[in-house]
Parts: sequence; structure tokens; C-alpha cells
Amino acid sequence: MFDFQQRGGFLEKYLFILKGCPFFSGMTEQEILTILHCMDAQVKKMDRNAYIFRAGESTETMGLVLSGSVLVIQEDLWGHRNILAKVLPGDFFGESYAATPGSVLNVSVVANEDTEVLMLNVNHLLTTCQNACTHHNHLIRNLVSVLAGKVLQWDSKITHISKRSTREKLLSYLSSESIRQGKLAFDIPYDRQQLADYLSVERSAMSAELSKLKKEGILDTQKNHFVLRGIPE
Amino acid sequence: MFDFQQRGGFLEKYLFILKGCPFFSGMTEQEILTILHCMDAQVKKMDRNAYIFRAGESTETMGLVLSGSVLVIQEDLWGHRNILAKVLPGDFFGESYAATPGSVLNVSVVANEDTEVLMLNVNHLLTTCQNACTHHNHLIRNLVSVLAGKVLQWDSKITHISKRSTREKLLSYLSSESIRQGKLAFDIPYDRQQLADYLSVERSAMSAELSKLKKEGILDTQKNHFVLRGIPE
DNA sequence: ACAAGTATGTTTGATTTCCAACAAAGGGGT
DNA sequence: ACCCCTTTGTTGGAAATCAAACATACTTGT
Repeated sequence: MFDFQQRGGFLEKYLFILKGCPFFSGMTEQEILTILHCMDAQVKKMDRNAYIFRAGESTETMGLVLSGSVLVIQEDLWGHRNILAKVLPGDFFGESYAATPGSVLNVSVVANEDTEVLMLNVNHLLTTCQNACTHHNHLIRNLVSVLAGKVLQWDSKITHISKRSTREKLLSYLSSESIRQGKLAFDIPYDRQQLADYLSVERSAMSAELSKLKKEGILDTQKNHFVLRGIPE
Repeated sequence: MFDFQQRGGFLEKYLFILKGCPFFSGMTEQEILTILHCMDAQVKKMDRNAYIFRAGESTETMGLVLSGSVLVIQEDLWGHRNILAKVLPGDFFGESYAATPGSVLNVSVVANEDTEVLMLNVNHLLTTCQNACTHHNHLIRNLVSVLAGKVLQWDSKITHISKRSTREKLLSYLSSESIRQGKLAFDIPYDRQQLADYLSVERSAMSAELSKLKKEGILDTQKNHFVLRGIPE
């Protein structure tokens, strides 16, 4: 772990990510730097498969992915892994637990590849120096947007996994991704095993269902690239 | 729909609920009244099964249940109903959509019984009169807690419905309710059909599974009262 | 180019869920 | 007490999923 202020290199490298992040929207570079100091920002470099949070812990800090990606997961002792979300650069994880004093993590967070994350203390934002920094109120307002967006994201995940059949889950997820990205041809951030874990189905059954959908001409796919064709008339 | 300020009756009747609500925590009665006016508060009386929000709409207002209860649901055209949550007096619904400009409701909200709800305009809180009312920043801070709590609630719902079998879903939900309420004997807010819709399983299969669990001595239940016994050794 | 490891697709039988129909139990109103 | 309506439990056949095994790409490192 590195102190953010002492490593100018990181700063120049990633400031453009922070500027594009909803949480820092409407702030100048200098204001962002001030805030990073207030929130005790620290950069962590994580190797692939390293745990950033473990279910059962509690935390005052939230994470912001700078490079690479992390998976928010739940896993039981027998290898079943449930993927709640993949978090890409510019997006947060753990913010809801950090913002809820006394809460216990119901999820784990692991690096999906070699990853750099920025850890930010939310309590410093919520409970101290409310008057001193005029930016704090602005940031808390931004935090509302971040949290509301997370709820909406969760709503749509629940939409997918509430479907009863593997086929419906696939089509629910794929069509929503297609709409979100605004095109019928798009990439998804998951490989087959991860997609199965995201949709809570068996990989082999899902693979079989994808083959069926291909044969029926409803979609085409190679690796993580998908093309939806709609239902032929 | 009634104007809140003109109906003192409602006010006295429900102010104690508002005072106990996390969103208004740390505020005096007079401050709450001021806020209600700022947020254009209006009381709505809804008959059982009436829709408060419909999927596809968008909204600037969030709802607070005063009496009765509402269900947050998703339904397809062929009667499949997925219950995301039951909202009891003192709790919010729709706040994430109201706090996300341009968002479209992915859920519907229906009155589960004859219900009174308070509708509050979130935009008035987030975008106007930030300087005038010192309470606003306090409220936005409280809104962060409300939203973070909603994410945690969603996390735990995802935990339950991600389980692969009906039995696991039941036990996941029931044990978490038991822990949440701090006792092995507890009531749940759902009848059998609603519980099945909440866990995304078939009612009849769930009923059969409950019978098995009873026979095995793992739990006991009559109507919506449950007693967990743990797995016998 | 090769080998080893990983990811994806396919198949199979056992298990589970779904679905519809029906039976039994409870509630409310007259 | 009676009937009607809702809720809950039970059953059985059809369909889907799970889980394990295997085959076939595709990667990666040497």
C-alpha cells in the first residue's frame, strides 16, 4: 500500500479517471486532490485473485478501481461462486458497507486481474469537517448519485436472475446489455464461467442453451462478443 | 391526493412515524415540517392492489409508507410476479429512481392492503435551495444512509435467490430473518404465494419443501410464523 | 513449434423444478 | 351453521437443470 500524496506518479497517471468519475463530477483537479487527502486516499496494487474485502469483515473505506477490474462475489465453502458484479475502472465497490457503520460485509471482493484500486475513507467524508470543506456537501450529493445508481444496477441484476429458466436469464441479461450499450453487437465483461456465476446457472447447461439459441438464429456469439438478431418471423 | 399542509389531521397522526425514520433522524418536529413543505409532501391514500408506480414510468418523487404496506414487484404479461421487497411503515420506496434523473422504473409498486403513503420530491432536496435550508445537507446525509441500507438489503436478497435449490433458498432467507430479528421464533411479512414470489420459486414446490423440512425437524411453521430448530445431530 | 493449462462445447443419467389439478384447511359474511 | 372464497398442502407427469465426464478449441510460456 502506498501513500497517495507521496507518489506523484500515480496521481498524474490516474487523475483523468477521477475527473471522469461521477463521484468527482463538477470538481477541479485541485479540489479533487484536497478531497483525496481528506479521505485518506491510498493506492493499493493487487495481484490477480487477491482479496480486497472478505465477507464477514467490516470496513470504513470504499474502493475505486483505477486499472484492471475486480469481482464482487459470494462464495460458499463448496466452491459455488456467485458473481454480483464486475467493477471496471472509474467505478466503486464497498461504498454501501463503508457508509453503513456497524455493517458486516455480505460479499467478498477479489482482483479479477492485476489491478490498482484507490481506497477512500467514507467516514471522513460523512462525519468530520463538514463545515471546513465546502466541497464535502457537493461530494455527499455525488455519493447519493453513486448509491442510487448501484441500486438500479442491482434491480436489473435481480431482474435477470429472477427469471425461471436458463434461456430467459440469458436473454434478459443480453438484451439489457444490448440496450445499455445501444447496439445489437456488443461485448460482455464475462467469460462463460463468470457469466454462469453471474446468472446463477450451471455453466454446461448455459453453454448448451447458447448453442440452441445460435441454431435457432436468435443470436450469434464468439467468446465474449454477442450479436442479437431478434426472433425470426 | 391531499395537500399535506392543509390536513393537520394526518400530520399529528403520522409525525411520530417520521420522527422514528432514519431519513429524519436528528431533526425536530418543526424542522421536519419545514422539510415536508420544501419537498412538496403529499399524502396519498391507496386501495389494496392500486398501483403507485408502474414499470416504464419515471418519477421525481419517492414514497414513504405511513400505514399499511406496499410491494415492490416486477411482473411479466403472463402473471409471473417477482416480489423484490415488502415496504412497511417508516420505510421508503422509489428513492433510487427519484434520485436518478432520466431513469426509468424497472419495478412497479402496488399497495398490498389499504395504505397511506407520503410522496416526497427528491429533486427539490437535491437541486434547489441548498443554501437557504441548513437542514438540507443534513437530510442528504441521511439519504446516503437510506440508500446504502437499500443496497445492503438488495445484497441479501441476491444471496437468497442465487441459491440453486428451493430448500437452500428457503433456509438462506429464513436463517437471515432469524438472525435479523434476533430470535429462532419469528414472523415473516409474506404469505406462501408471496414468499415463493420473493424467492423466485414455485409455490407448490416450496410448500412441499417446507413440509419436508418440518418432517425432518429442521423447522416448524404455521401460517407466517416460523421456528428454526437447527439441524438435529 | 510444442506442451501444458485453461476455456468452451457436448453428452448423459440422476435429480429437481415446473405446472396443473385437486384436496384440505381456514376466514368472513350472512 | 352454512356457503363462498382464499390460502395452503399434496400429487404425478412433463420438462428443465444439475453434475460429472469427456472432447475440442484456444492460450500461454518456453
